[in-house]
Amino acid sequence: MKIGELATGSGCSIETIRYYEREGLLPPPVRTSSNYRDYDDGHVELLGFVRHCRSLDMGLADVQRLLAFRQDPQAHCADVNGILEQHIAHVAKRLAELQTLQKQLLKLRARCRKEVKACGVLQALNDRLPVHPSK
Amino acid sequence: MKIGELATGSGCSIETIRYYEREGLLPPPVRTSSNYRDYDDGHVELLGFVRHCRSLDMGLADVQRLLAFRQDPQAHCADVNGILEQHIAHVAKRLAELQTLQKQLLKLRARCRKEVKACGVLQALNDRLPVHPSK
DNA sequence: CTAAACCCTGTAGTCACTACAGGGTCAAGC
DNA sequence: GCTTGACCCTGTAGTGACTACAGGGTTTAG
Repeated sequence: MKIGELATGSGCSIETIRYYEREGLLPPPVRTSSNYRDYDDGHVELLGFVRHCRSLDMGLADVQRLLAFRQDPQAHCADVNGILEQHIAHVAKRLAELQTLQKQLLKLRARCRKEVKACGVLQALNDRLPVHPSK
Repeated sequence: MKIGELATGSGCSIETIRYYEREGLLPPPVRTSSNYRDYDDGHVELLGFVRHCRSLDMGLADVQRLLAFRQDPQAHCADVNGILEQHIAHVAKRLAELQTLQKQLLKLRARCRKEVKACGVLQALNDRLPVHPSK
C-alpha cells in the first residue's frame, strides 16, 4: 500500500509518517520501481502502536523504547511498567499544575468583572510574583 | 542594573531576558560604555508583568497584546477580558484532555499488574485506535 | 597582574510535527 | 498522444519558548 492509503487508514498525515521513518520509529518500507514507499501489514500494525502511544501523550523517545521491548524477548514487563509509571507521574504533575492555573485565571476574571474602570486584570497581572529559586 | 541582577531578581535566566528583548516584549535598555545592558525600574516592572502572564501559561503573543493594552489609553477592559476568556477556555480544554488521558493510563497500568507473563500493556497498546477523521 | 565572574553576539538545538518549494509519476478522459 | 489532476519524492524551514553553546570582551577582587 502507498503512503496516502496508510495515512488515511491510520489517521495521521503523510508528512508524519515520513517523519517517523526519519526518526527510526517506522522501518523504511520497500520501494516501487518509481521510488514510491510500499507498506505492508506489519507497518500498519506498528504505526497503530505508535499512534496509540502518542494519543496517550507519550514522547517519541518513550515510544521508541516500548517498540524495542516489543522486539526483545529478554525484556521484562517491569521495564514496560517503569515507562508507564513515569508517564503517569508526569501527567499527574501537569494536571495539578493546570488545576492551580485554572483557579488563578478564574480569580483574575472575577477581578475584571468588578473593576471595569481601572481594569483590575491588568493591575493584578502587574503584581509581582514571588520569585522561586530558578535554575 | 545589569542583566544578571535583573535575572536573579525576576527569577528568569539571562538568555530569556535577551530573548524577550529580541521578540519585542522588553524594550532595549540603554547600554553602558562597555556595551552592557543597563536596566531601570520600568524594566523590572515590565518583566514582572511578562513573567506573571507566563506563569499563567499565556503565549507570548497574548502577553504582547496585553502589554500594548497597558500602553494604550484607548484600550477597553473588554479587550483584556477577551484575551483572558480565550485563555481560560484553552486551559479548560487541555485540562479535560489530560483528565481523559489519566483515566486511560490508569486503566493501562491495571492491565500490566494482572497479566505479567504476556505483558498486557504492550498488548493493549497494540490495539488499534478508532481513526478519527484527521485533517 | 591575573583569574574568576560577569557581559556581548550569533548560531544551533529542543519536540513533534507542519508547510512549503520544486520536482517526478500515474491514471483517466479527450 | 496529450493534458490534467491526483498522487508521490526530497530537502529545507518554520512553529513556541526558550536553552546551550562558541568565541570573544570587560570588570573586579585578591
